Amino acid sequence: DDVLPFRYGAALANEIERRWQDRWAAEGTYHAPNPAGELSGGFERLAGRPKLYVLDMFPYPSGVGLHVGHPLGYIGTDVYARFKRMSGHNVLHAMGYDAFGLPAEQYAIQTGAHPRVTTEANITNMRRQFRALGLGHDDRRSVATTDVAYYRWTQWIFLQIYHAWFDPDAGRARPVGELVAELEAGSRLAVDADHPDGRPWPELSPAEQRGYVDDQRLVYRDEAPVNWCPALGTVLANEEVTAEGRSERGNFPVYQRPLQQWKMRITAFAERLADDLDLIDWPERIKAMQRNWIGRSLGARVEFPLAHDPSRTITTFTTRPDTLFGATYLVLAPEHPLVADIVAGSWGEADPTPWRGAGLAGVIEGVPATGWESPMEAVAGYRRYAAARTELDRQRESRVKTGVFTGAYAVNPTNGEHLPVFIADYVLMGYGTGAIMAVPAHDQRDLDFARAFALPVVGVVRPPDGWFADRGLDPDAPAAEWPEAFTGPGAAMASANQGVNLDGMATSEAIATVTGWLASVGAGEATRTYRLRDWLFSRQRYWGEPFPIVYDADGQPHALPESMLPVTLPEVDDYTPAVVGDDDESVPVPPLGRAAEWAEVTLDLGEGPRPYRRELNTMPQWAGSCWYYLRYLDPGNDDALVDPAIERYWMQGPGAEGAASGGSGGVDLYVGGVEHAVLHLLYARFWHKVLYDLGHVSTPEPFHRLYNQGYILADAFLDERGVYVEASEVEGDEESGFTHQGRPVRREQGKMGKSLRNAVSPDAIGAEYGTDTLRLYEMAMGPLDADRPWSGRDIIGVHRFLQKLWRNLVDEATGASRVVDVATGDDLRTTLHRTIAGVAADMDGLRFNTAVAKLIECNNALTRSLAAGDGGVPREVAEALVAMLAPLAPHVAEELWSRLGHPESVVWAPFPEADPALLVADEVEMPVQVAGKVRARVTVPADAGEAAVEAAVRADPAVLAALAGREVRRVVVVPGRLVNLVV
RNA sequence: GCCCGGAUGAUGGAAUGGCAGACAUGGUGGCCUCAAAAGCCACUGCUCGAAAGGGCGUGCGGGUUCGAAUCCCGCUCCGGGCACCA
Repeated sequence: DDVLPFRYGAALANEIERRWQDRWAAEGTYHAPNPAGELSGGFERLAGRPKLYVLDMFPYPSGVGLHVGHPLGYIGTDVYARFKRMSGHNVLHAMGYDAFGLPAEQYAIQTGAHPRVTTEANITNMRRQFRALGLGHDDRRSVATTDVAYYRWTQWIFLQIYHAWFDPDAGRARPVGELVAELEAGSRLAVDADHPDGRPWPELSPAEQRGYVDDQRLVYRDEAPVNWCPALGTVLANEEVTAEGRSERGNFPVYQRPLQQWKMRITAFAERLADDLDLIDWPERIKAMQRNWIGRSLGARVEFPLAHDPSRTITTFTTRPDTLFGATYLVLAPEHPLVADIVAGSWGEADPTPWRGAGLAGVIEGVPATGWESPMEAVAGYRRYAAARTELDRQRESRVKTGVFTGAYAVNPTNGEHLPVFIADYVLMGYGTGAIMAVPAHDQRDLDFARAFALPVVGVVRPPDGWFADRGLDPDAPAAEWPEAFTGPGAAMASANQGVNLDGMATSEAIATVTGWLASVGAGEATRTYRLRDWLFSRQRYWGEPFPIVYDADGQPHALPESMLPVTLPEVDDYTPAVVGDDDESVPVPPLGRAAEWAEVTLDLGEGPRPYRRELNTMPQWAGSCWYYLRYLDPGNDDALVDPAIERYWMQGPGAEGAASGGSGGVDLYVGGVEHAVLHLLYARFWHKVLYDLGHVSTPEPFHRLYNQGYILADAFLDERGVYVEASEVEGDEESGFTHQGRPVRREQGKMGKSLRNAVSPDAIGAEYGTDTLRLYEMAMGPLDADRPWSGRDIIGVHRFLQKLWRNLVDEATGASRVVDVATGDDLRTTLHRTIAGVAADMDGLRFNTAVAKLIECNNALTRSLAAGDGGVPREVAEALVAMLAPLAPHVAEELWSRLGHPESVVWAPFPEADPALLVADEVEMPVQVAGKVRARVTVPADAGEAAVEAAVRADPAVLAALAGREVRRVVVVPGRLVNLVV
């Protein structure tokens, strides 16, 4: 480099990069103006442009900093944002920090350092790394969820949700004040008038009125079994617990414990959260995951009167009401509230011993070989057994069916048959009604249970003949002999009574018919149910948003008025969460309980100064990430979470991507990892819908288009013990074998990160090649949505490209420009304009890898043209190449742009436009296939008709040779592409 | 078990009904150099052949089509999601 002072190497690249980063910061190059308010400076200049909101899933500011896998999506959105800005959009692109959460708190527990101190240090470091990557964020809009000025509005939104209820008639959230007004006016009754306990509003006591309203709120307190994670010292939402019953973060065991916790009524929005997926442009797999998680299923509620007390019924949910005539028993979830009421005093003489729990003698301690002595004991014993089992136990023993008989019978409403009522843990309290009608002939789980408990199997849907044949059965074999349940659709049979006859009907028709009959006799109705549960919203941790809630002397919660926001997080001397043993039934006290002076306050909430105790739980980390995309729009607003005019401008229109293509509005492009499919992305949609219903935002969905970037993978190495060793210290190669400190290690590939000890720092790559090379490499290595392995070997390729392009434009010895003001040669000009068209289309479609390839090809064409002695580099080619490079490698592009004589930044330069006349050639070379194989090429005028092409082909000597005298049976001419002669 | 992806040279990948392997890495040879690095040039799917040229080739087996990596049917393997959800 000392011989060639202007060669584009690491030293020069780093100097250029630092210089331009300083200038961008000084000039506010990436500031996107708002239509109003304090950030509106410069808006008039851009007022005619369409808006574009490009968003990244913001990071948690981790202490170890970024590795090269982290910024893949950030670079992708940056390239896209820059391209769209050059293509005439007003582009909003900002970055914030999701800074509440466990790691800073764990670090604080270990070291005593305040989480705020470490968090701010980490944010500073991350900002430095983002700046060093050349990401063009509007840094005036950067927010951290831990900023008091930010979480004040998180608390404000909480209050909005708290003060709202879901009106099922309107299908939307409304202010609780409107509910109270309707109740007081008498236009709405406190409870269903048909209900035996139904009473009009004025007859309720103040406490009852309050209790009723609290039960309607979208935020409510619930005493129910929750996911308690002792290792984390907190409860967790269902979305944060894995299928194995462990915490999503840290993989610690999770136990079910009844605790009183705050919840959000996300289930009220299940229907809209599922339906509105059709409005948005998201990857099908993410939509599928959300649909699956919401778990809508259509069916019917069916009421079974108790045999000994027909005035009371067991309510079941089924998706197959057409099989009702085949129900032979009922099952309640063990914790179903009705169980205690219906359990019989003693066994019936004929009750088989398995019904009494004999089969559990070896499984549960203290069960006699002939089962429990009475239904009471059986139910109590089985409930204890079921409650003690973890998710993991259930998985391990999976399909083995257990349960006991309650001694009670219910009546099948179709035929009056008395059906024994069991409790069994294969029925879950949290789904449907927590009770099922069992139809063993047509449900495999019910059949397994029926076989274990000697219950009858009655077929009421006739399988097709092939079903019998496949199983070697006689087509007349009764259901009791079937080896498995028939769960498919078929013709109903043995399903008639005096009121309804399903026999012969197809399943769908039978479902509709029997559901109508059930409704007509008051024994049921069509309904739908969801797998989704309400969102458990409180955490027993320190580093989160405090609730704007206090409790009075009676323990009643009160929401604080807006004027008392923010409720700031107090100082504590110990951040350790409550340590409670796995079997300890005591209620854990969160760390905020140690801030006694903060917790005990005297406030005037309208009834004069009184003592209150603050809520000691904090909000989950998802709270702050539910709405940050709104705060970017208007980050300094102290009067509202976002100014409505600014919100409409960025979220609604006149952007091309949002409003035009589906009607959902929202962020035009949201890029992030797939791991938030049912966490952040579901919670944020829920909050957004509440805010929409209450009139605080103007679009029904927050994110119009979602895109999942892939992960960067890297080689990881394990020693003999199976422990990961530092990948950067491993020596050797595939053939000679890999070693670490002299000992052999084994290679595997995994997601780059701290845990696999295979992280590669962007700082190191930047120092070795420059940031532009790193950016370009990450974009060139494959499609943005694909996982791809990091290769230290391949990165040199894009570095060479930048070097070659630089060398074509700048004399490496003198620094003089090699650009001349001459007309571009025809061939080069055609190549250039095809490149422009291709690169623009690729960037628009986020296909940055092929865009880079096209730029390399174009530069190679320029190199060849120079080698052929074409004088200097025509200005047209140089300017277009630099402008096209600018979104990908902005620093070197700025430097070259400036050396081309432009005092203004290339960031705001228009993207080159292709001359359409140059995209169509005068002549085309068409391959000629004979019998499907390419045998010749003919060159014809581009506008030649089929007949002219055919004539040229038939006259071509190579074609004649390939035909070897064979007769041409058919000629296929694809104009401009290819000719196929069929022989 | 159900649902969703994926499989192309030594490697990352390109081509989404029309010339398979763009572009890049790696490799081989050459130029330059005292030498090395860098750079430049050429070649680089497999195979038969001295060459000209031929044959084969996009996980496997079928099909549709003048024509299939691409569409359809049936498999195999890999990855992801869900899973006693009535």
